[in-house]
Amino acid sequence: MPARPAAHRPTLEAVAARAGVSRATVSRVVNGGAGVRGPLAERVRAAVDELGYIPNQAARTLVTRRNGAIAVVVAEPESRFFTDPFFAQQVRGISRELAAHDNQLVLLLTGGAADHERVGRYLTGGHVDGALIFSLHADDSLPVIARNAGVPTVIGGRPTWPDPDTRRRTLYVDCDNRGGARDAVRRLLALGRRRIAHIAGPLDQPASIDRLDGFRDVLPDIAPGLIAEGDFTPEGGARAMERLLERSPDLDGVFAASDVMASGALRVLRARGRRVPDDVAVVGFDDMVSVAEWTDPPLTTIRQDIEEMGRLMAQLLLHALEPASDPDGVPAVSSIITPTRLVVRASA
Amino acid sequence: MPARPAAHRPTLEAVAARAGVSRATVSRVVNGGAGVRGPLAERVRAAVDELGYIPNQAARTLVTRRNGAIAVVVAEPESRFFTDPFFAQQVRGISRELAAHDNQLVLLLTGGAADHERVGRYLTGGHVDGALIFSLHADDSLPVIARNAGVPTVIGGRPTWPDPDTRRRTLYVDCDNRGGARDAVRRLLALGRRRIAHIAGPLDQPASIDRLDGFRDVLPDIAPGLIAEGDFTPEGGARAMERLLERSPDLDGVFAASDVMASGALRVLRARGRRVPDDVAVVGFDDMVSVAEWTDPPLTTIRQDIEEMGRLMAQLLLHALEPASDPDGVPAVSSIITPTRLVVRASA
DNA sequence: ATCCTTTCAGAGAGCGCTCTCATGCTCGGC
DNA sequence: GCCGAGCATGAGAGCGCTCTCTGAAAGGAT
Repeated sequence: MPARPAAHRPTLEAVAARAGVSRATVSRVVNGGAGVRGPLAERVRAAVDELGYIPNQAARTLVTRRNGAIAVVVAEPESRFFTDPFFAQQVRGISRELAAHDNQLVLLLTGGAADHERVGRYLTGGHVDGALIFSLHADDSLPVIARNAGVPTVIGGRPTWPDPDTRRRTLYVDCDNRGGARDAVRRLLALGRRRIAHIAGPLDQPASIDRLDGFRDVLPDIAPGLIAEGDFTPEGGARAMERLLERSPDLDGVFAASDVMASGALRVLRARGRRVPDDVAVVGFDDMVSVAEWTDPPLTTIRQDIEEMGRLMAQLLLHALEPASDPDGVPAVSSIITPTRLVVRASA
Repeated sequence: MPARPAAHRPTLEAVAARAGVSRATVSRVVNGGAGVRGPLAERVRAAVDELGYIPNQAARTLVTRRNGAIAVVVAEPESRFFTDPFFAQQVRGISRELAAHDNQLVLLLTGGAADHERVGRYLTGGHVDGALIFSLHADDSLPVIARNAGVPTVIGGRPTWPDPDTRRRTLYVDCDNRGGARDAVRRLLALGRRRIAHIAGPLDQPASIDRLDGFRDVLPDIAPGLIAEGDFTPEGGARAMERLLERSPDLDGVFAASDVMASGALRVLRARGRRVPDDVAVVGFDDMVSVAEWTDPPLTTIRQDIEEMGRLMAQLLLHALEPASDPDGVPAVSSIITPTRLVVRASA
């Protein structure tokens, strides 16, 4: 890999020569100018402008051990990532927060085990200062890889590792899935529904489990026939709805673990001639604006502020990265659980 | 910005000491091992494994001036980027190709002028070896920024600069928008349609212009009332369709410049009681699987292989980056125009 | 005036790696 | 058996930057 022809960019040295000062002084000015007297700093700044000087990141990183880049690792194939508005919103929140602190976002999608290896190499390679990991399934090795690579990490969603100590030391941001699910079911009960079914997400993901647990908190004696597992896609939601109708034709309420699945369920209910909410009331989860507001009828759902969660993840990570501004030497950051809220529209 | 506590990773030096060779030899082995005798190389490899040595990217970049990362710059706000499946497919193609060559993808979204500045800084900062730029609107400054930053660039879609010399030296990948549009209109003509309207994309984008030009190639005397400008969103397509129906209630064919807009148009046609394709035949553009196959009725459209175009963009850029394997000193790469194809489904 | 403190600027040592160049070795040909 | 060709290895000079350490100058107190 031969070096490319030098782009011939001016270096610190050149600026220093031009301004008639030392490299150190230029460096100070470029990095905020603390401790450099006004006029001198001015002269340096002029030289920087004249030469069009731009710091070389690699050189900087080499000594500071900071990249100014954060990896966003999504454990889903591209197809899901780009299809599901959930990711879009979360990435938007992250991207905002990172940009505000002049950090770059490096997107890593890892669909299968082969990709995991590549992602692991990348994290280990020290290209990024930290990682935000998403959409973990059970036993996912990514966080462990990140930990071994010494890359500070914040996880989106509650992690599931059995070891309580590991768990305690892992930063994550999640919403109150269980509480939200309880609210959803209570809404259906309040509407007088008595045969309430649940379309769960993939049960290897903590969010799905927590929502199912919330459902069971309110309806502990639910028949297993009233629970069907989906996969967070509209088609999965539709299939689950079909199974439920087959097994329990008399159901009068459905709590779907995501708006996207609820949209599929609505389609099936309509096709089967059930009126929503008259015959069957439906509550979703997420309050994904692009979905919940546009279904027919508009979806009653549990709102979680996904974009905000993304922002919080980024914020948490950036805090954790800060060289302990705390006197104790340990920055005071901890995992965050965000609240949920029932949003009533037409479907329940 | 004080240095973080040294992660204490083993360095080349350490490996060299362990294997009892020089740094240079270890470097050679790590980078492919050319010119190192078998047994020695083996010893080095063993030392690497024992110490868990991983090369420091920053140090490498500092000397090679290569960082193994490519920026994908999308001149659209996040909302559009994550909503429009077009980008998803293109990014997928790019991501595949880059991953295959061990290059990282750095995603840069730039919604407004303020972001442009940040992106410019990033490109100029030398974080990436090259850039793929997308979704350019007229007079967009991004390619100029990239050029000034000395960052090799490939553009998605035909660029529009007036200066022919600049244009000639710019690499891009585009599909045969004009030819595809002609095919679309000819299909409608072949079905016996005589009042054919066009829903154009935003006319500050070359793709929209080319498709409109193709439309006019076949129907040079089209009334201006039969052309409405959309914005590549379903809502935009719907609004354009409404305008068209108002102005020309007797239209019997529509060529929409994208499937996404066509889906909006179909909704409006249905709402207005027009049967598709009986009363009004509709042809889209893109053959976006997730859209065209799921509309009601499924959409007849012009297929362009978006993912492949993404792949080609990445390939072109990687070639351009290669240190002139050509004897002439200039790698033989040039812009690419991919073909389009009519895909007949039910809507026309 | 003297001394001490404080502030500002420069010198210089790396950060970890690659790559050129010099060196020493092996080996084939005469 | 000698010489030069050819190849494997080592030595060392940077790449461009940050940061500590030191020295000089400036200010205040005595």
